[in-house]
Amino acid sequence: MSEDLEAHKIMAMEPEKRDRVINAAMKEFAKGYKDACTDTIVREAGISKGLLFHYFGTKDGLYSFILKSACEVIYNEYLALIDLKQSDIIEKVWQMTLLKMDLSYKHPALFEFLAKAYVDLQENPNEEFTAFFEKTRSIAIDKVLADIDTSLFKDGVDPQKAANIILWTLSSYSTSQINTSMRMEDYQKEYDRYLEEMKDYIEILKKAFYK
Amino acid sequence: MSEDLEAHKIMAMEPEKRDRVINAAMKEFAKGYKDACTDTIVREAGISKGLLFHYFGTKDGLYSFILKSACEVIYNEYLALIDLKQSDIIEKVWQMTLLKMDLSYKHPALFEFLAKAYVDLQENPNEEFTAFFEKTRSIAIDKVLADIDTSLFKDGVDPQKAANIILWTLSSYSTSQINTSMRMEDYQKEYDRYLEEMKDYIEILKKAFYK
Amino acid sequence: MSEDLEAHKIMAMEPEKRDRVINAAMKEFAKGYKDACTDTIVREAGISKGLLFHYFGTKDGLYSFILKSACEVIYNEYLALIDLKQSDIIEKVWQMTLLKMDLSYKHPALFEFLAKAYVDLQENPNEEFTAFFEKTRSIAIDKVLADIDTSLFKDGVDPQKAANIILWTLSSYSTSQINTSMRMEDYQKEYDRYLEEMKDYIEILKKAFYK
Amino acid sequence: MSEDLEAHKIMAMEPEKRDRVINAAMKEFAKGYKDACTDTIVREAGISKGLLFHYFGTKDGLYSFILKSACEVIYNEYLALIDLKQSDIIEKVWQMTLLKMDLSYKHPALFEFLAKAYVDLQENPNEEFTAFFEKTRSIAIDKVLADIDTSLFKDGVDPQKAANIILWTLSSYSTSQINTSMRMEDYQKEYDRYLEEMKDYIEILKKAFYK
DNA sequence: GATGAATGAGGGTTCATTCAT
DNA sequence: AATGAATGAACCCTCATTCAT
Repeated sequence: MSEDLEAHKIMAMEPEKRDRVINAAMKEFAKGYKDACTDTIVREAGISKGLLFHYFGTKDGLYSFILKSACEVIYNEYLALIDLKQSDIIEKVWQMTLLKMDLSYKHPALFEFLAKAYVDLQENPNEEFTAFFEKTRSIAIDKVLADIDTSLFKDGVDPQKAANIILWTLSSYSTSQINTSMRMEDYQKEYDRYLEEMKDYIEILKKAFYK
Repeated sequence: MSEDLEAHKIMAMEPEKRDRVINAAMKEFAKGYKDACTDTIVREAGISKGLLFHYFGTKDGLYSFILKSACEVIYNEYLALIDLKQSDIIEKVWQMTLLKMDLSYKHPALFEFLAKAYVDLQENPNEEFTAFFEKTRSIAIDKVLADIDTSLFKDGVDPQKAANIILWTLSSYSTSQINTSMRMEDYQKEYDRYLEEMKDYIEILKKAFYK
Repeated sequence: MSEDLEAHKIMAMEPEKRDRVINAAMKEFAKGYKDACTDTIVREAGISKGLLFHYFGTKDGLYSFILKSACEVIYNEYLALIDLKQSDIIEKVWQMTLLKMDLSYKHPALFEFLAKAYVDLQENPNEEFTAFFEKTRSIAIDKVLADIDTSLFKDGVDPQKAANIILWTLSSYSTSQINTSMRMEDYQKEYDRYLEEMKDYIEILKKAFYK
Repeated sequence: MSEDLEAHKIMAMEPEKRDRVINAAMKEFAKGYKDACTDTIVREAGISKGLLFHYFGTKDGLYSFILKSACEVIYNEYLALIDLKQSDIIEKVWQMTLLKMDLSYKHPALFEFLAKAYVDLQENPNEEFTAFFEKTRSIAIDKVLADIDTSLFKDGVDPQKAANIILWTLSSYSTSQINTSMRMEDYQKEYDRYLEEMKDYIEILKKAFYK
């Protein structure tokens, strides 16, 4: 792969500088591939245009690298932390939601970037990236549905569909809250209200689907 | 507002030509504001570049107009058709889903355009458009929640939150089905399976939240 | 062919402007494809950068067009004027040399451009252009050798090889003279000396190879 | 001259390394000055970018040096080997052709480089290089024409012009053969055919101009 | 109203050259 | 001496917008 020709260069980068580039690029690529401007990235990362291309070759090469980085972060700091022994799916999804919130605090542009990347992928199919997403998605699903205790569900409830409703509810709620003005001063207060309300939903779902 | 300077011009347009522009532009803007190319729009609409700018002033002006048109369509062909007397919220949401499917058949690019417009709005905040979206959204919510018969819900279930779960479930399911290969030959079959499965979810939700 | 998509645009150009572009581009491309700079071309042609690309699409499209134009000029203003009935090959070559000089006066960059194009072709093979060159070359050779009166040659002289020596001599002499400081003031004087000396060579060749 | 500032540095280079640079650079500059890329040169020579510029100052400085080297090679391994005592010019030119073929075998890029350098010179006149070429050329001509036995020529033949025809014929023939597919497997066969045909031309020229 | 030629700022990419180590 | 990271000017190309006809 041509990307690999650059890979060792990237790895040899001063880590602090590399992180600046990754952050700036992820934030910019969250606009979508075409709308992202390399000028903005280098300005924000505090490096010259030439250097960016020295390391990453092309805009595409940079994008690839950022996407791979994002996938790695998802894997190492999210999927790997899921408690496989938790057999109560609502509890598991709840814990995953908390992990996700932590992660989105540490990497503010991560999920937005990945969401846009997913959309870009529909429009510009790319085998390698499709594989990435598919792998990540199937790992995620496997982990979520691994060793679920279906006996917790009320009789007559399709566990698969109920699980979907649970997942959709929590992720829709999260999305609906993203646009709330998360200003720093009242972040903690907002965050607490957010958790509180999510717990309410958890309770409703439990009452609805569990024995 | 500068848009208004153009407004009467647009209204003076030959309606058939205006519709061609609206359709072409909506389809193109479904790519997102920046990725949309005015050349493609004029080519598809069969008018000259000069004329487009004669009527709409700027790309932005065209975008504004298309967004307003989309909102009007949503209002006239969706929100206005909601049966306000239906007090069973699940039934109402179900009927709304059917309306939405009809609409998305009549205006293939409409929802995609609005989804992209909503995202663009996050990135390039614009008072006027935010107001549009907010107004449309609040009207929608008002209509959905108007005269809901809360007595249908089991005791102890927050009707507002349950309504949200219902809405989120149906819209998440819809979204999850978009990428399914909707090839023309098996469209009808797919469509039937789609309705069938959605009915399953309706049943689950009813059992979960209704007495 | 994609070039043809642009072709009608180019034909619709204001002829006087098109000629300015052709001249500027031919002169610039005489440096070789890569060394030619579109900025220089547009500056010299007195048009904007955008317009150049409006008409020709890409640097490559412009190059293609210029190459085709050059081939047409060669065909119409050189090959087509060769006197096929002239059976004395030395006389024919002599007349061709005069035609070439006229042409190189009317299109100063033409031969230099074609020479560089030929070299570029070796390095970046291109089927279409190779065909062009081959066709032009074979037409030229056919015309030169058509109806040659071999009885003019001394016995024992291979007419084909002798013809080559004649062609090579005249074209080498021409090339050797190109670098002479053809300043405008003494152009006529230089030109006369040039013709005179070339006639000397003609005489030598006649004495050498003819009965 | 600024080049001289670097000259002693270059001389201080490890000879084996210098030769690697010369070979790599000559091969690369055979593409023409602008098309040559210093990155390729340092990669092929196995030295760092910094070192190249440490020794040669600028791309131009490197080019100068390579050009001088090439001229030296031409002088030492070509011009110096011409047999001055050979008074039969056709024989002398024939021997020179053989020397040239040997040299082009030992230094594959040499003549191609010099040919491109000569063309570059037309476009970017440079006193120093022009002087180089002129000096080399005049030495070559002096050597060729030194002590020519004009009594070999038929009466009435201008020996100078006849010599030119002889030179032009052999060099044009060589050039015309360059593009022939010199694949390795049939190199020897091609080479023999080449010599054979060249001898034919020699015979023709002798018959034409010699008593 | 209607056209499309014309413009130029902006974006991705290359590459000679410099400089800290 | 030796390295290669770092820079920025220059290049090709796109596209919203204007304007003469």
